Parts: sequence; C-alpha cells; structure tokens
Amino acid sequence: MSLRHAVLGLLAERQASGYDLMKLFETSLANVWPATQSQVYGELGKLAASGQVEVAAEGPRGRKEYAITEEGLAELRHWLTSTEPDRIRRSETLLRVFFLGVLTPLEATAYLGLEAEYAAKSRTALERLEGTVDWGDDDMSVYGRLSLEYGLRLMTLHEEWAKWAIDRIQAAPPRAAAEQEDEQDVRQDHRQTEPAE
Amino acid sequence: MSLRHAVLGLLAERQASGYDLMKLFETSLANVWPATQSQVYGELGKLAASGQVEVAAEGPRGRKEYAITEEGLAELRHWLTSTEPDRIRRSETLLRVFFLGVLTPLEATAYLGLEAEYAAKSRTALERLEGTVDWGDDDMSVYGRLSLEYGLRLMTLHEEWAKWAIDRIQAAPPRAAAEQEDEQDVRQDHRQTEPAE
DNA sequence: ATCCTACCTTCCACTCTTGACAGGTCAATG
DNA sequence: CATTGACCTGTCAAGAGTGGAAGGTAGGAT
Repeated sequence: MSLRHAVLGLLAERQASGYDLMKLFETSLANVWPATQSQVYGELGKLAASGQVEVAAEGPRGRKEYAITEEGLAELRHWLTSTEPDRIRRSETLLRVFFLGVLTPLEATAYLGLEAEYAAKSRTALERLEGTVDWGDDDMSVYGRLSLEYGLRLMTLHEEWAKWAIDRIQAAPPRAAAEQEDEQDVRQDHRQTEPAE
Repeated sequence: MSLRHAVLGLLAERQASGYDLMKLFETSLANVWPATQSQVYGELGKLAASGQVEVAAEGPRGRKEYAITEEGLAELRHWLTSTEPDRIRRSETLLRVFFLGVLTPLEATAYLGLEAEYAAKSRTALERLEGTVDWGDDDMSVYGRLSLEYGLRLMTLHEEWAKWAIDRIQAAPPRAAAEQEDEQDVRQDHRQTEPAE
C-alpha cells in the first residue's frame, strides 16, 4: 500500500513524469522506500485509472507529466492522519545474529565486525549527503532532513551495538566449538530415526 | 531467500514440526523476521525436496518433525559466513515523515507524538520480555539477547528522535498553512490543462 | 459419550517486489 | 549523415509475503 502513497506524496510536491519519479526514488527515497521502474509506472497507471492522479501535460518523447488530483490529495492526507503505519520490520542482520551459535565465537565476532564497519561507512555516506544538499526552508528540506537525522542516529547505534556485542561475546563465549561438534553427532542420530525418502 | 535460512537456523537448534516452528516465529523471531503458516509449511516442503531438511519422526495427528541435514547445515553456515546480508530497509514511518509537509505543522507534530508514544510502549514491552525469559548460557540465550538489546536501543532512539523532531518543527515551522492553500490553487490550474478522462 | 480445544497440515488467491526485456524518440557530436 | 547517449514508457515472469479457508485428529473435561 505504501508505494501508492509514496507516489502521491512526490506528486503533491510537484507534478512529474514516471522518469522524474524514478530519479526521486533513487535519490531522496532510496534509503526509505526503494522502488523499481515497473512499480512506478504500474502504480501511475493504477492511480490514473482511479482518478487520484491525472496527466497534466505531455512532453517530447511520449513523456507524460502526472499531477495529483484533489481526490489523490485527500487520500494522501487520509493516509497520513487516519491510518496506522505498518511497523513490521525485517532485519536480515538481526536474523543472522540469532543463528550465530552455529559458528565459532571467532566467526561470530568477525560477522559483527563487518556490521560495525558497514554502519560506520554508511554513516559517513549520509554525512556527505548532508553536506551536499542545500537545505532551504521548504517542506522537502525540513522534513527530509528529519529523516536523514534518523538515519545518522541509526547508523551510530548500529556501530556501537555491534562493538558492544563483540565485547560481550569475547567476555563470555557462549559455548566451545567442541560442544558444537557433539551436537552435530546428536543430530545425526536423529536423522537415523527414519531412512531418507 | 532469508525465510529459508530462518527455518534452517531454527532446525539447527533442534528438530521441530511446522507447528512448532510457527510458535518460534511468533515468539522469538516475531520482531526480526515474521512469517505466516503458508510460508513455513511451503518452505519446509521445498527444503525437504532439496535435501537440506528431512522428516526425522512422525507424530500423532499427521505431525512431521523435521531435522536439518548435513547439507542444510552447510548451507546455513555458507549463508552466515560467505554472503552479504540484504540491508534494504523500508520504513513506512520515515516515508510518512517525508510527506508531512502536506499537513499543518500541528498535525505533523501530532503524528510524531504518536511515534514517540509507540516507541515508548514498544520499549517497555521489550523490557518486560527481557524480564520474562530466563537467560541461560546456551546459544539462543546469548545471541537472542544481543538482538533484544538492539531492539531496546532502537526504540530508545526512535522515541528520542521523534521528540527532537517535534522540537525542531515547533522551533521553525516549515511553512504557514495559508501558503499550502495557495499551492492547492496552483495544482487546480494544472488540472485544467487537460479534461478528466 | 460427547464436545471442545489444541494440534497439525495443506492449498489458494492476491498483492508487492524484483529484474530483465522491449521498444521508441530527441539532441548533440563526429 | 550516422551514431551515440540520455530520455521515456511499457510488459512479463517469477519469487516473496499476506490472509484466510478447508479439513482432519488426539486428548481432556463435562
């Protein structure tokens, strides 16, 4: 459902073609709600069909500039004020952390080290972005900057957390690798309960 | 791709039926990688077909307990050590922040207030969870706790960020509502460029 | 003895997302 | 003039995730 509103939101700022929108998705929204061409054009079609968006101008090579309609703006406002955001968050990084037990403590800390490294790199990239953009006092500047700050804080958290986790594992290694070997043997016993299909 | 490895990871801990796995997904992995019945059973079927998992025992009412095979364990290790995690993160919350400009500053701060509230509530829920579980020194305890700590820190960040954002908006409101009205009029002009379809 | 509840698996229809492919036009450069 | 590159729209196949329906069994409580 969110992609629909992302498109509406961008068109609320100013009218644009699918091509224009793609550039916006690749720049400003890349870290918040990525989207592909097929999605954007598809969504524009659906929005036009339902009257929340309409072709405001046609340009050179088949270019169609879309503008949000009153209906679309109403829908956007309704989404922002009267619906609960979908807060389900999937984190492959954390999923992996859950299963770090199948590795040796050394391998586990190596993984977390890469996480810390990634977060640090990602954070400096955001800082560079912050320096690049010229922040005016328009909506996109004010509110986009709030998002950027969130990203900055998140990457800081990520790095510090990863370093903290490494310390913890090194302070109290969960289990010796030898015990893991034992467990593998146990599993093999299980497997003999029934012959392979 | 990750769901496959989530299932493998859980089965690496101990063998289980689809039903058992569902309970694990609802409890331990709920905040990290949610999954539905259809997904879990489907994935078990595919994993069994590819030999990474096999039926270790059959129980009372059609119950089938699956166990990870050596192949599956190898795949799990490979995933953990030799592949890059998918770090794309979608945040509907932040997406909305980008478009807060279509609302009045008052409405915008109200939204962020709800975010702060949600984060606070969510954080105390995690703290309660932390108190409930008895943390041993096994893998799931050690590594699961690292994930929980991440969640705790994230919710703290979320709340503080939302409060900070509210302050910022109140200190320097982006634009008066009156100007937004003007903009709507401009958009109406655009719409007259072409009659509705 | 019956009924309820928890247990347990399987299938389906739908939307979202990805990645790639196909096709075409304008503008400038050599 | 021919080629190149940026511009611009569209479609399709396949996988991932959602939500719910269907259908059946074992065990315990009344």
